[in-house]
Amino acid sequence: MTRTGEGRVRTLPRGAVAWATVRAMSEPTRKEAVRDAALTLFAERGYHRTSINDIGASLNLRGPSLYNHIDSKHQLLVDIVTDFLHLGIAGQERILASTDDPVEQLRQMVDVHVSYNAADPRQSYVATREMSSLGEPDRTRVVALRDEYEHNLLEVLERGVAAGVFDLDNPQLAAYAILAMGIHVSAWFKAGGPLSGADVSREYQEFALRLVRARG
Amino acid sequence: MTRTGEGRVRTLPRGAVAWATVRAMSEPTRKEAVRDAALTLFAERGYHRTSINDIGASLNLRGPSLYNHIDSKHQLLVDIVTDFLHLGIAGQERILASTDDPVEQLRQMVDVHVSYNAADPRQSYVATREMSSLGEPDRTRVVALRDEYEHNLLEVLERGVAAGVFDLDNPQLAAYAILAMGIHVSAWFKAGGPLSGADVSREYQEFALRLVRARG
DNA sequence: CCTACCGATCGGTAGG
DNA sequence: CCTACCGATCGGTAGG
Repeated sequence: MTRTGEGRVRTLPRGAVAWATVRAMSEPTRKEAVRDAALTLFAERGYHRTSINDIGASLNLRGPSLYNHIDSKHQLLVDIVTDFLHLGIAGQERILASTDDPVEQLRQMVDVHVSYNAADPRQSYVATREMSSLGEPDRTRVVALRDEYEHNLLEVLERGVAAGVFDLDNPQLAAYAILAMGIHVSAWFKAGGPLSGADVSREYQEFALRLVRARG
Repeated sequence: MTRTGEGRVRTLPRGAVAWATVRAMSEPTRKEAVRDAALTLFAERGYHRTSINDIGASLNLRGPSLYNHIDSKHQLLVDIVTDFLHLGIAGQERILASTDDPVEQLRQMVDVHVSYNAADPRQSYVATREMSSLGEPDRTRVVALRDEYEHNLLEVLERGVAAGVFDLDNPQLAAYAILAMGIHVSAWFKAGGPLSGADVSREYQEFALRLVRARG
């Protein structure tokens, strides 16, 4: 419980961050706390069903107070989705720089793909579901990032086919299938369940290698 | 172009059904035309960004006029999603009744799954994306239907493993992966493109058989 | 099937 | 960081 200036008493909603704690921190940290609260709500009920007042309430604040830390509700969504895609692309680039073997590249790329969809299902869920909620020009920018991410996997598959280690009639379809597998993990994965993110990743790597009929 | 009572002239939006034609038909057909217009808009911009006025405008009607044909905007979404899931389950049941061979059941189930996601990407897209937009008790009912659909595939995989024709450590994960592949088709498939729905289905059947390492 | 309108909700601003 | 409030949007109803 915290006490407001007016002397009114409010109780913190379940799972909420104590703003009194956050307030003691630097502005970037506060901004991050707001973004995290928004992400949770966007994932639970969707961007359009989440109001500024909802986000504030989950931090024990009033809605308008959030504007000390954010530019707009829309920008909150843009940042969430953009950061998520940048993270994925950075992971892919690290892999591509670390080995030339298409089999190993595929294995590690599926690992990154699944792990980062399982590590924080909220981000993955919001990024894929709320793309149509983005206004221009942000939507175009985000789609370009997603295309880049997809293209990086496709190129691995195409190089594997050219090298004779993968057997695929249509690498584009295989890329879609493998991407879909990983994205979908965010729809059911719960941390603390019977399977860890690493368990799921290992199994999905096997699925992907079978799907492309990797040699060896 | 049609002329209203006021003498105001309106032009039909691109791709819209001519309501003058629809109006000559029976009430169930009119209701179907409204549902189809709603489905197109829900798929394009999402349920919450589509207003009753938008749906009306796409049929060259005013928003309130729709209430002669529908109960509520929410019921429109419920019907779209429910019908789609019933269609899929019916397809699965036909397959399960037609053969006992798990390999053949899997092949046909993937065919139904992919074909019906490709045949009308709008339905598939809306059904998966707008589940959180459903209110209770409809949401619970729809989730139960989706679980039934998923369970039917899982059972095929489990029977195949028991019969020794599939090789899987975790059939549940394989079921998720195969379902994800098909659902995702609605995110990129366009009728009239280089690949037909049947082409995609054939390729995805192969992917699924590889993924479970089907014998034979 | 239309116009007029109600009540509710929402993002964001003013001002302290 | 808060209260008060503006302007816009929306689902749905009344009444013809």
